[in-house]
Amino acid sequence: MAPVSVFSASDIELGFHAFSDPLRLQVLELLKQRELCVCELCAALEVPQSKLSFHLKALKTANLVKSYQEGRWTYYSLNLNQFLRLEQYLAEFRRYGDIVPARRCDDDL
Amino acid sequence: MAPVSVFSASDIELGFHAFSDPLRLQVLELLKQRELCVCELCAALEVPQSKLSFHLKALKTANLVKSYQEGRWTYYSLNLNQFLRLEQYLAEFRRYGDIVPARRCDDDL
DNA sequence: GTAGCATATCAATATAAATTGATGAGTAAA
DNA sequence: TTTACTCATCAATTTATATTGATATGCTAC
Repeated sequence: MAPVSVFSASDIELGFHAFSDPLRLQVLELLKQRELCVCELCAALEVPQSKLSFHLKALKTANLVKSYQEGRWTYYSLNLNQFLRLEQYLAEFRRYGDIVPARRCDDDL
Repeated sequence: MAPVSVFSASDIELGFHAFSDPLRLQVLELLKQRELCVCELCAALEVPQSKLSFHLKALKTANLVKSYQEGRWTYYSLNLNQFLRLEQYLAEFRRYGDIVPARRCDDDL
């Protein structure tokens, strides 16, 4: 099996999984503009708080967002480093340049 | 809600979802090197054919791979355009540069 | 034609992820 | 020091995805 360069598979998987849900995408879009607390996100997206909390946890686990608490509020923001890592993972595929055609599958070695 | 630039949400979602599975990642890694037919992938990954077929379909639906048939064989290869699209989607987030701190959530407008 | 191979699809099941409503922990204002 | 508020977590349920084994389709060599 081909070695997977510097990326840990599960790390990448987690990251992309976090991107594969409409609500989580909306959250990320909102955080693009600026840091927001949970109650602001909740209001903007019109979803129950426990639902949002679930998805924020997914984003956090995937390292796509960071958060800190201040008084009663918890503020979330993008962790752009991780965005860059995923971007680089994708970019690696293109570095190989054009597609090498298959050897006919029944050819000898 | 913030407009989502030129990307259709479901398109992006599908693409990232396809990336969020270990077997699909392995398939992509193998196709990085060159075009392969299903039976080659099957042998390399040591998975049942119907399982592989299921995941190839997911990759195809997400536009990450293309395929063509030749005789009895079906050859798969990366669709690098779609990789680029996903990369660009991620890159957009970083274009905003540094994180704007939150307004205190209980401040007046 | 018929036999064998490559692949896709299907129905049944198993597994994983998301949703809901309720509860609990921490904070701070009254 | 009680009350209200923000948020995370939990158990129960629903929904979505993946896996399996079997079967169907289409191609080709015989």
